[in-house]
Amino acid sequence: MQKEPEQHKNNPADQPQLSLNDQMLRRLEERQHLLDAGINPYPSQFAVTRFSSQVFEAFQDEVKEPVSVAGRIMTIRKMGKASFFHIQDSKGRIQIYLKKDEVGEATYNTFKLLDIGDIVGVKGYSFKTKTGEISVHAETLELLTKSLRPIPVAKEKEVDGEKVVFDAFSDKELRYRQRYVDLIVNPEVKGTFIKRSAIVSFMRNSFASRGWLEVETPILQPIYGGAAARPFTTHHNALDMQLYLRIANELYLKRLIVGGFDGVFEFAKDFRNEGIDRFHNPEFTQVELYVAYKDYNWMMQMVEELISETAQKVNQSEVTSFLGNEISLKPPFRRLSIIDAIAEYTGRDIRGKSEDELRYTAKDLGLELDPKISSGKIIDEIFGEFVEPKLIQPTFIIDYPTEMSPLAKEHPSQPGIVERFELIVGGKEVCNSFSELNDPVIQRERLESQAKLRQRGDEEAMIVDEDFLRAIEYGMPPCAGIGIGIDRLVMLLTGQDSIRDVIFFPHLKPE
RNA sequence: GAGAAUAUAGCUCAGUCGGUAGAGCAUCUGCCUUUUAAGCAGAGGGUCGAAGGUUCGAGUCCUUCUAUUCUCACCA
Repeated sequence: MQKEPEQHKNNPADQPQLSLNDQMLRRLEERQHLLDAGINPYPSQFAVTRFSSQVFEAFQDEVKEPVSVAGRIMTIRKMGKASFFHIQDSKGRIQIYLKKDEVGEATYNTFKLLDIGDIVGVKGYSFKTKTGEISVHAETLELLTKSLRPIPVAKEKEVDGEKVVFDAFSDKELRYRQRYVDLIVNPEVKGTFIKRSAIVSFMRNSFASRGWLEVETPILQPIYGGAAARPFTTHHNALDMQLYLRIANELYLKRLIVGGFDGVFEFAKDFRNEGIDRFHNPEFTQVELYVAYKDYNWMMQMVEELISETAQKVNQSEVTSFLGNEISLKPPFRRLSIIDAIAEYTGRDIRGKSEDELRYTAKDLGLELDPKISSGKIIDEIFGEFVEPKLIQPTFIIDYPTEMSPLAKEHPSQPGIVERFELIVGGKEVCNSFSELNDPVIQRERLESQAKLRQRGDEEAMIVDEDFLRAIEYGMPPCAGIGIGIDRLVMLLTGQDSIRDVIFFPHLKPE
């Protein structure tokens, strides 16, 4: 028997219909005219010899360098029997000069049918116009792709050396929904994503060059773990079983450390079924790294150097602007225990305090707490409310309560405290790291107490993963692990204030 | 989850006290062979986010809904 498909909000049959406006109808007609005239509006290839930027770089006065360029028409200025237009390729824009006398009547007439948004190939030679703009004098012009939808036209003008954009394509919803248009029309958007790619490449190369292995671990997991978050669930039909999209890959990477690798890392898409705002997207990227025989102190030094080097590499500077603050990424970053941080920013010494005393302190500070939460969470609440937002310059907050960190190793000299740090920049967490707990007996106790929290209704508490426990029962060497939020790191290094501006296709509700 | 704001032409935006829908750019027609927010003359283009309601009459007032943005809450 066929099951009736469940009706969801995003039933694909409910997609908006193609609606034709006058401009689209006209472009469709032009496409047909071109076909009727024997001109293929979608040829297969074009021999490009130069990017726009290369034409500028190679330009010499009095030298007519032959070039072949291609790109999307962004502006057109027709002046009867001669025309100027700009095309945009992956490197920028270049002006083309087209003269009827030289390209012939047929080509010039074809040109007159072209629209802003069409993609063309031009062969010709470089020259400089009367007004001094390096341009391409066209000898041939070929339509490479007919565009059927009008792109938003933003006009630019230079005023006192500064570029002023008129009527910019600025509707955020449209920009996110139609990122392809955003990328065409707002060139700085491309810059952010090029930088994102450079950041990831640099980090990947940096890890690989130290001999660590880039690996891939399951996204579909029968038991999720490694973080405290609610998961997305899905279903495998053939196995008829529930699966979860990973919230972290920590437990799998540690299995690989058990297996004998000294260092493993994965740039991982993780999925958390939680709220969406400018710091949270339901799917986000995190690089997790585990290195055997190291501890969290080593990791702190590694990551501050890494972030500083990455900044130098992509920005040529250790200073960046983030959420309205100028931030220096010059190491070493300040190190402050969570207890000391709370003392510094609230004036309360919570060292060695009982749960009731902590609850009193929190209440005294004006915090309203869920009566179910215990010491570790209370400390976390106080920290999150009164300290974290004030940590603008990079700060390692270290030595967290054990209760908040079920996968971290206990501090040898401080009971109730684990060897853990978070890196806070601009008031936001960028990294989370600890010396990994490798005593299988204690790890089991910790996970079982998580399971109890879960039974009490904490949906984010972890699940006992027997296979993970089995793995570390074979023996996992001492090990330091870290998760670095790539989206937030990119925000930090590109000065973007919203995660949506560093993710090509941020999650939006269906149109 | 709560609050606020926004939604009008392809894009960016006006639209007053409720009285027949406006501009710039884009598009179309004509002129223009070094322009660059090209220019000049003319034209077309709208289910005013959706559904109800009030009214002789609603882009405008009311209700509900939808989406987005911002703030707050949540987010190891």
